[in-house]
Amino acid sequence: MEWTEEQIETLRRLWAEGLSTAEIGRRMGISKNAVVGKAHRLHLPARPSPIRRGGEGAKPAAPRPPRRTLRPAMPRPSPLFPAAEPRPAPAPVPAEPRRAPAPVVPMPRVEPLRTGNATCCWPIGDPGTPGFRFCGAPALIGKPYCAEHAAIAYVRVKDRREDAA
DNA sequence: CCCTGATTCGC
DNA sequence: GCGAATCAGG
Repeated sequence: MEWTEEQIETLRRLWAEGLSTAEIGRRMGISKNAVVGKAHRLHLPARPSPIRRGGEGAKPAAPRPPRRTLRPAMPRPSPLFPAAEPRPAPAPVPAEPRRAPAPVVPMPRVEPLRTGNATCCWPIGDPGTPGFRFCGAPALIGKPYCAEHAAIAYVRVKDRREDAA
């Protein structure tokens, strides 16, 4: 599969929108594996995984059967994906980043460290519209957002009681 | 069984 | 680099 800049852009957008990998795959006419794989390679912010593989108790010694020749590829269902389909969800609030738990590990209260690579994925504007973009500011380590937007994204539930009402 | 995302590894 | 196969939790 050839990942064009446009497709990567779409992937990043949908990923930032909080769509599931399968849903992104459906929209782009690719498999969820392709989505996850590419997202991983793009170093997109990983979303809370339902599983824990890297646990201490996890035994890597799962002797998986050697994989044989790949099966004949199915014809692409439909490479077409909506450039801008009507979506009634303009709210720039990410799907569920709030569930991001406070780090159990006591983090040193140093200045917010940043990586040179990761940029803030906070959506600016309505996704799908021409003016849409990402914040793009340097993201905090381990977070998909810059300090400014992380403060908005990660808000304790009890602090949001007004909004929840 | 359905869903989810992560990882592996032949290609 | 790619992504199906596989793994693994809910």
